[in-house]
Amino acid sequence: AVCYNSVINGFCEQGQMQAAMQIFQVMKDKGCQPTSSTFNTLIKGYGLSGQPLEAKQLLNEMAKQDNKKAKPNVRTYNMLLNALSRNGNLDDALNLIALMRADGVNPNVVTYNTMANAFAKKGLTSKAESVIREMQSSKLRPSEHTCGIVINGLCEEGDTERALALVQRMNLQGIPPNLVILNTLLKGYGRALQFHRVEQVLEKAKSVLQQMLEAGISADVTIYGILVKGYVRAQDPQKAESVVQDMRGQGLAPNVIIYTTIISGWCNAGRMDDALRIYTEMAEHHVAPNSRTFQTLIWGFSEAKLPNKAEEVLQLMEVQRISAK
RNA sequence: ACCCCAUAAU
Repeated sequence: AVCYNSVINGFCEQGQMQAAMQIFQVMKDKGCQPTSSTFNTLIKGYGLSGQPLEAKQLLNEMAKQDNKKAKPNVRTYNMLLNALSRNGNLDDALNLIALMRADGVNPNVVTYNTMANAFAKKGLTSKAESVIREMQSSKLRPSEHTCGIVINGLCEEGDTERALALVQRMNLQGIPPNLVILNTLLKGYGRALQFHRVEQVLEKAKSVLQQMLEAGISADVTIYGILVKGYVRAQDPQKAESVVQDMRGQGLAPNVIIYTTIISGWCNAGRMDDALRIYTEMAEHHVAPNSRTFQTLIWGFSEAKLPNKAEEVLQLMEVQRISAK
């Protein structure tokens, strides 16, 4: 079952729900009982591909059958909550809380975080805050994720002052900001055009990464992507490239997103020769560009008043059979 | 480490 679950999960993350459901069928045909994780993964998949109704349907299916290993658990509800609120149905999402309680499943920190995030993303800050208060009154302690959600909400509103204040408060309570939180701040300052602060926060982010590595916690590609983006935001593509060197030193290979981020950095600087240099570098490392990579290049060339070059890229896309949307 | 929440590319 574990093997089937990972295969299913793979398809779900690619948005290939029909394939995922096929495997699900095969596993049942072969007499292999699905577990809660199987259903959970599928629910997540439907959420990601914008099919909340199918996700709900799966919960019903779980409730109907009486395999003890495939009962809905907290994660099931959390994922469904996420799927529903992501796809616009907040009311359904809220009803789910009552449903889960009736089913004898208690909301946990993730449940509240998911709800608070749903509200915050809709700009309903006060609702998000009341969710957090509710969480505290159920004797659950807000986690780093909770803080991240609130900080993100504040930054989106342009209130970088309160966001920073919250980070400092966490610090006083012995919770130093992690890279995600620092990047959230970076983003906030970037959009508020406070570049002097961007620099400061970047320095901090680098030292956090350093500490992580020293503590034997390995960084992943995403973490480096965050740093790369930080430098691009600080209009320093040179430094962004040096981050790539660092990650190679850790035995990690940059992905499309990272290359595209750096390309966008050079495009912003009007340095199209450097943008192209990165483009060829990624080919040398066998990382395939995607439509966003090309969009970035095209944007860069038009911005640099080189429309004929932009058109060349467009043709290149056709050769590579990437649809130009 | 089979599955859940904040932050990465136009």
